[in-house]
Amino acid sequence: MVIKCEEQTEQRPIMQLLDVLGQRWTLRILWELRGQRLNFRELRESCDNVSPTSLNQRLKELRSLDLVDLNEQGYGYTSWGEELGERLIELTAWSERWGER
Amino acid sequence: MVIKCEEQTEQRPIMQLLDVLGQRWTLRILWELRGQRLNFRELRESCDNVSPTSLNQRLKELRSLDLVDLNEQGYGYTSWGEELGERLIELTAWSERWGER
DNA sequence: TTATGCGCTACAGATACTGTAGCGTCAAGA
DNA sequence: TCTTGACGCTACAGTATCTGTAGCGCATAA
Repeated sequence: MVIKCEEQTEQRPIMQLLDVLGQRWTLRILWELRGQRLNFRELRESCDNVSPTSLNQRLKELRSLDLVDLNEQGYGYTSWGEELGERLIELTAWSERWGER
Repeated sequence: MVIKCEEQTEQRPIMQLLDVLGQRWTLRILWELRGQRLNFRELRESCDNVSPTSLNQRLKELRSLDLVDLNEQGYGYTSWGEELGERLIELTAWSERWGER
């Protein structure tokens, strides 16, 4: 029998974040939403026609984590999502250099 | 009718990067390797005992993309991986603020 | 010759994703 | 009052991917 005396449930935010970002399509969805709002169907098309099932599942998660929201203009970043999106833009720039390797 | 005058096969590095980072465990593996080298079994344990099949598949991809390598000290960052790892560390700091939402 | 540790593989069962069809709702037009 | 079209989203069967366990092949050391 193992006595666990660790810090509560090891639910550090970074783990929660890596979990959701590490699922298929999540990063891509966030990337496609940089600087624009898209409705469900537009977003689906821009993500290589990901299945609506998967898209909706990811959007639910992103909305529950307060990274994405939906209004009359479609899906887009919340203010938290905006901050994450900026990092994806930086990553895009970095990837261009890396792509020359 | 839309005339496409885009750059060749849309194989931008960012897409390749998002593809691999968006697979399960890839981000976590990179995160666990920040600042240390780990051998296969240690890495596996630190990633909640991910199956060796998946771990090996991801490591193959990361090695082929020149982000991770293997030497006598185990798996660790290449110099490209180091740059990506720094971004993960920044993301960790950001996530702490986000976690307070 | 055994023992230990290493990276890694095999394989069956479980889980997640895909592709297609279409539902329910609403708003505009005839 | 009926269509028509656009919207977010769901159902579901087929397929791809991941999991968990066992253990291989190799090397080094006792």
